[in-house]
Amino acid sequence: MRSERAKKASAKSGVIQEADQAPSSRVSAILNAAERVFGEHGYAGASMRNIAEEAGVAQALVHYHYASKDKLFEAVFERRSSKINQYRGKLLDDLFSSGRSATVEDVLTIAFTPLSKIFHGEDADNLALYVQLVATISLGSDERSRRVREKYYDPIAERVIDALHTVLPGISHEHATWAYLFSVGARQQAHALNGRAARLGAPERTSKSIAHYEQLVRFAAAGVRALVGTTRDTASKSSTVKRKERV
Amino acid sequence: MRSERAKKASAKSGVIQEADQAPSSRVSAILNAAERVFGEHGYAGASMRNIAEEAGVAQALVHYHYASKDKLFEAVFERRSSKINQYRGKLLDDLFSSGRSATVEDVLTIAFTPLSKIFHGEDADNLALYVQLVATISLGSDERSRRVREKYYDPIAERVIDALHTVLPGISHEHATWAYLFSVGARQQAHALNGRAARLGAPERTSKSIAHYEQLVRFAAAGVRALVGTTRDTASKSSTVKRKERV
DNA sequence: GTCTATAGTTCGATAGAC
DNA sequence: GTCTATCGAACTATAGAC
Repeated sequence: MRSERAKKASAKSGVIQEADQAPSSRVSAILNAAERVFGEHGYAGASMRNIAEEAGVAQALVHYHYASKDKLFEAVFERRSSKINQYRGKLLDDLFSSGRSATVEDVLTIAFTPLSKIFHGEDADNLALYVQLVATISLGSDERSRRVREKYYDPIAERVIDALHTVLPGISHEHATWAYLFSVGARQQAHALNGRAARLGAPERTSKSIAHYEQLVRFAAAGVRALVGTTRDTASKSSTVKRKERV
Repeated sequence: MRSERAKKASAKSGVIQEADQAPSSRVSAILNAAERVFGEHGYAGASMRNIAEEAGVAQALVHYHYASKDKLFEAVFERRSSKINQYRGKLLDDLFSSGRSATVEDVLTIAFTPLSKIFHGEDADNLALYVQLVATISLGSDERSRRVREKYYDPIAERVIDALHTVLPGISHEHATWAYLFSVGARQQAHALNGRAARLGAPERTSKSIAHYEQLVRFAAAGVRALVGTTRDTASKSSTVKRKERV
């Protein structure tokens, strides 16, 4: 019923996006507002009304351009993730194609490069809130979180895990996977903009800065290395790990 | 207006809880249902209707016992956190009062002891969902998340950070804080019950088990140690870290 | 493309009977 | 304590004028 306009809209905006780089001010204002509101309050906590208000447009216009709340939500990830993953992918390619001796730090530095190195100008406005949104999605167990995760972030995750396996041939695929996920978790806490670090005794940085990128890489790299040759990574069958692994 | 019944209710249930251990079946059914629904969908995504349904009671009864959605939300943390923090606090006391040489692993093992070691029987039913709820709260930047975090989890966080400082005298307070937060992040990914680890190549455990508790401790301990004597921990003023720390 | 107006639903909370 | 019934507000989405 409404698919007529919805389809036309998405087709049209697609053309606009790839033909010229005109931000089509209203459309990008809506997407930016969505990123902010979703980032602050999550999917359920955000409302199309809030987003329209924040964008300074009528609520109906949001539906006209993005058809539904769910589609708008995905559009937020669509815009960011392709560029992010392309950036990290290329750096990983370069790392392994040229010089030989790549380290764990190299891989993690690429995997965790701050988004402000990837986006510039007005595209870099809501990065912190987008990062918070991704963190929420990465933990969620609902269907929507799973969908977004698998579509936009699992591919690059697999690439990084493979890269870890390359720089640390002694690590099992299982341990490399956990090492990556642990590191992602550490990174999420590093990026949390909830003021907790400052409250607990770690001085905060300016609004756009990420806290301690180097410390994060150092922490994660040491953690990853600590999982090499551990327990059943080196032929020693599953012995210790089986017990006492409860919530 | 409704404060009359609300106050009476909380006073009454308080008496019940400390006098005898009768779960007052309906009341605890509501709290358990709230824990599940909040855990799965977050605060905004949960509804009093869902919770009442899940508990098998009328919606008005939820309001009668807990007065508001917000109060019910806090009640979920109230029940769990006191016992959790008391448990970890005592173990930290024991660790430092008796034998001398405590290690980073000792501290992290205590800080991350699976909840299933603390709760038993029917009290251990929704632990995984509660853990997921805490993870969400730990990242949230909204006022409610901040309130819950500061009230229920910052005290034990400070204790653990102090403990890290004790077992690693060379570490600065700032680095100990980040080390703790990074570790918490790693733990959250370890506990995530969204099936991502399995999807990415790390075999899953049975429903109630936490993935790789020992690997988590090993990872985090190595990470924490890697932050000792780093950059400006050892008198070398803020030099390297200042630049390039952006989102 | 953009708006106003509104349909249709779901929400938190309360009133009041038992 | 527990229920049914309902109010008023907020929500997603659509219709239709411009």
